[in-house]
Amino acid sequence: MKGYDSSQFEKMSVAVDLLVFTIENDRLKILLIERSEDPYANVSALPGVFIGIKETLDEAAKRGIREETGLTDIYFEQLYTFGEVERDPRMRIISVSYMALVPLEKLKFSAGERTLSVYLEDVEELLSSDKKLAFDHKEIIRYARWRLANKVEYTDIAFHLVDEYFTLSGLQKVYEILLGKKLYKANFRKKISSMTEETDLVTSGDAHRPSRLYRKMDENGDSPQ
Amino acid sequence: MKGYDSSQFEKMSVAVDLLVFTIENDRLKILLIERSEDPYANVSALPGVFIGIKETLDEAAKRGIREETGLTDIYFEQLYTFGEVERDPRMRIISVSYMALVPLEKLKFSAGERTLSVYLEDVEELLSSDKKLAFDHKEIIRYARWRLANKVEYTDIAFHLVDEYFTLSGLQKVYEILLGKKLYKANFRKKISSMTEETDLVTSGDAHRPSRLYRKMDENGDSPQ
DNA sequence: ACAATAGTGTCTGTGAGACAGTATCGA
DNA sequence: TCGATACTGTCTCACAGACACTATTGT
Repeated sequence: MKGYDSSQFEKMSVAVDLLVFTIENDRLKILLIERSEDPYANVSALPGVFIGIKETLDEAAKRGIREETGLTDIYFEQLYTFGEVERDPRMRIISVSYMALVPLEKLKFSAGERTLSVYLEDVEELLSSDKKLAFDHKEIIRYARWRLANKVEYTDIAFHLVDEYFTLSGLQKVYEILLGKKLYKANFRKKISSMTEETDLVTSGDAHRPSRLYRKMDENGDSPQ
Repeated sequence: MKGYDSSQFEKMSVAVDLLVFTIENDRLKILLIERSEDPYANVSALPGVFIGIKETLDEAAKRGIREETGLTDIYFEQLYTFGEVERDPRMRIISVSYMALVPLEKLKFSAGERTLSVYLEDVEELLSSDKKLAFDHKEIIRYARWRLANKVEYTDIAFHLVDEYFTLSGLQKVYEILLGKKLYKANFRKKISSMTEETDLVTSGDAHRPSRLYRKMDENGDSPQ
């Protein structure tokens, strides 16, 4: 191999872009910011941070999430690394994207320093509209949306979008939103029964029969070892 | 968000590490090089290249594959991006790993400039031994091995490890190697019948009944859109 | 009583798993 | 004929899909 003598290759900036998903009003939402500075001033974008020279990728992602939402313990995973040459008009920037999932109840956020506002955007609306986002961020979101729909079928990521205690109907709704189709109640319950644990709590106050609350049970194998 | 003002962050090198898998003698093999220079002189490592400032990640991967194997049209996909701070003793290097699959018949390789030798290593032996590889390359291989076993179950990647014309027994063997277990012939054939197309070619010369040759049929949806 | 949602029973079809059988080559 | 591998038929069982039914709350 010819590599590893880096002197002949210029260095470049590496950033982490964050895709923070949540569910609000039975819709999949993503956390976006409105940029206050050029390039793309006043345009919506994914939140992101540059990677510190003494910082791992995961640490940078964690820092970005904390800066944007104040949260330190939410689920996130690396999504994909984007490296088109012209994706940033200023300079060459490699973007390592991370996807985070958080139930709305935990999600708080506030505008950062170089940001006009932070808000939740409806993902399906965004992707089907012709609204422009900064950089290649719309394509990144499209990829994440696709991966989310995929992973919900063979992992337990959907649980990260509901609270610790949840109703089966609520969990089913999350699956339906991510999959983009209705599911049969009885079948869904059979399918996820091995991953859930009944508690002795129930909802109350609604004008109908109360729901039993469940919690997640064992872990699912979605990573090596 | 606080990012995107890169002046306060140092730049770093970004490399592509290549995991070229093939099957030889009914075993999963990976292409390794023996390094001729420090760090890790005389130690085995994954082939890799630094990313040129005017080069996308996919282009860099393609270039690396061509430099190492001479091949230009083999299947590859981005695997994961590794960014531990101390993974390279010299400097901060972010590694974007790419996984390539190629049938042995197509695979030719020759030692590059800063390389002592290029060879195929048995993956299972490597991972279960205490043999040391350069940098974090052994962990990268372990991750790729896990992903390969996963993806073979819900994608058609296994087809990239056989020639254009293949026998169903040969394809089944590839599945068995990737999955690490024996499969039932009849069941396997039912499962992949929708992805394969019968040809009117057969093997000959073996001391047993000839096999019909098949080819891959339609495409499987493993990417967005 | 009624509206509304929670929750269950069960039939059907599909597909994986398991195994036994038949087919066709070279030697 | 025999060894070896190719290839097929079919039983069983688990599970997804589909639908109908019962249960329990607030108003």
